[in-house]
Amino acid sequence: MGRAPCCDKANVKKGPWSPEEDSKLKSYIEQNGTGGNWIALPQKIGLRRCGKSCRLRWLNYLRPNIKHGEFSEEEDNIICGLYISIGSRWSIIAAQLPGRTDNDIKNYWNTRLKKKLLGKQRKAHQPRKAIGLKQGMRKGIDHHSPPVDSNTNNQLPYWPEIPVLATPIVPCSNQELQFNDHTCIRKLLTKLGGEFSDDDTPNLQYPVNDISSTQQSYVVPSIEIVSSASNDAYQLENTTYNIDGEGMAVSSGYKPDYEEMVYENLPQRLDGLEFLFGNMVSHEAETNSGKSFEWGEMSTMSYPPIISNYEGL
DNA sequence: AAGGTTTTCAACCGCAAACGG
DNA sequence: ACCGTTTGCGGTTGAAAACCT
Repeated sequence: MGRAPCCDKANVKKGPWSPEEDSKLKSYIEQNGTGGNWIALPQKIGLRRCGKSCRLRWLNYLRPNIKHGEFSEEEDNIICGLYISIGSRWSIIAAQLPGRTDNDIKNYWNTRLKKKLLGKQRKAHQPRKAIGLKQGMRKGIDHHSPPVDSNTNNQLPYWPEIPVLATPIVPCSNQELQFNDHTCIRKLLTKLGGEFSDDDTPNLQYPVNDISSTQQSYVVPSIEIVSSASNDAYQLENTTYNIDGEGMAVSSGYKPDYEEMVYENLPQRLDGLEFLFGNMVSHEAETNSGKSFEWGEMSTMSYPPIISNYEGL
């Protein structure tokens, strides 16, 4: 016995949305809201679409203040930092980037940011054309562009339900560690899709004990991420991220006591990036004393400095 | 210019969590 | 507590655009 389908597959339209469908959905929701039932919504407004499809279309494109187009360096840094800490939990990452959707961020990570970190993206490392413009032309999305602040040309904020970082990520000076263990770096880059032979180590493109003056670093002193949907709360303790076009580095000064809590309660997906954090834990003494930690032995597997706070629920 | 390849991203799929009776 | 329904999420797919040869 399979699960009942969410809609009559034979009677729903699939594929790209037409401008007519978009305007129907948009005007209805703007006037009446979703009615608390996406499944019933398409029937109400005479759309031959699955409720899930309507929801996705609204959330990703029709909703006000969706930001399309190029990601800024700061956004890159936030995405990378959070990915390192919590893995591919795109909805949580998206919550830190007003105007960006989880789908957008996921696509951006998979197609571009990952490659950027690997340092093997197209030479130009630029979109072939302005992405937003291109997509707008292709799909007619620009008709639904969010309101724009006429002074700044920026979109107006509209994320009332989205949780925000308790502590913003702030730039800081950095004299801390890098990924200075080749094995670890290899694993990361392999995970990200790189291929290596035993001989190619010298060609790897990542910073090793060398931070260029142009590199920016960010420290997350104590971030609390609260997912409104699940009431999950995560805390990232004093984690510093250094990310530029060629690679990234992480340092962490979390407290040893958290390890047990993390082990017991951590629900998030790490997507195979656990290895990144094993040494953070095993070398906690160094990190707590403010020294760079070594990425030597990988004997202790643990989890990143994130706290899942279920106790208060 | 044409054809092939790569890249991008909107949309779909299926699973798990949340919700409500 | 149970069960059916709905929602939310992340992975994957495929069409179209961009790029390469």
